[in-house]
Amino acid sequence: MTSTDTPRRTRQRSLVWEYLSDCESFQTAQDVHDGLKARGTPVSLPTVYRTLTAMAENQVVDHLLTDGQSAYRLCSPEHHHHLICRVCRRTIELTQGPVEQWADSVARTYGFTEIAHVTEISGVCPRCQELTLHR
Amino acid sequence: MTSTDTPRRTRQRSLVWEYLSDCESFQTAQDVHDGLKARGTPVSLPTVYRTLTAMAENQVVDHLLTDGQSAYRLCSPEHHHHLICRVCRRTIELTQGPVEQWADSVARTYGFTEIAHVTEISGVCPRCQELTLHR
DNA sequence: CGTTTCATGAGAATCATTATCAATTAGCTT
DNA sequence: AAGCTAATTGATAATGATTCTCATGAAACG
Repeated sequence: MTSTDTPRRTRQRSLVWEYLSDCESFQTAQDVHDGLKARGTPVSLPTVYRTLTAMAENQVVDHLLTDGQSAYRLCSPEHHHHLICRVCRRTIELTQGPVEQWADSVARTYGFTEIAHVTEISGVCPRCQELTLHR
Repeated sequence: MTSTDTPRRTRQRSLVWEYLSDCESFQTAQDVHDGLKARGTPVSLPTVYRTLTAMAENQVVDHLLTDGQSAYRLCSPEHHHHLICRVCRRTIELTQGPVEQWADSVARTYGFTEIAHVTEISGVCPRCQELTLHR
């Protein structure tokens, strides 16, 4: 029974991390891959996937399931809700809400344990509403 | 400017509908396809996909995005939240909650329109807790 | 610095979902 | 009841995201 894993500090992992730090909105693996290539510090697509998956498991990024593909975003553990514009993907973090309490009480009512919950609110942001009107 | 669509009543669509009526938990397209084949009333996979997609657009089924694939479940329009057991997939419908109001007020605050939201609460149900203990 | 082991990258493989298109059928119309 | 027409189906191929394979490269650590 020795240690199960020894995560190493590599150039690629740092690059992915740094890239996400500079992003406001959710990024797909492809986004990160393209972005890093554009910066002149390319990281292979499989490695981007591996890194993002690992970060999601370690709760370092939020994992958003959209229709076609997943997107990731650096996120502190306290923030777990987002208001997302379906047009431009701009994201606003919501730090307060009634969901936590509600989820807990509902789960307790039904005897569930190890509760987790996901709430995503989406809509069209003011900027995109204007753009739609003017074209 | 005539009518935009004329949905027809077909054997396949009825079969998919009936199949979902008999299910308690979320079903993937593959599940439905396999299940109907097992019943001796097969429906092709593309048609299952088409039907489920259409039903989701018409709000006839709830659409759940999981890691690998989507799952669907018949659902009345009023019910839009679920408590799901991560082990056995048993699902409990939640008819009341603070989320609707909260989502609206949050969206209004930020000027968003065409609001939609998704909330899924998951955990381990009592039955599966026992099973885990006893093995 | 040498060794060991984990990480990377190029490419192939997988898996869910969607597009193509000829053959079929539902819903009129007569 | 028979015919017409457009929507629907199913077999198949195509797409697109994600994962696997495996040879090469680079951390960690003595």
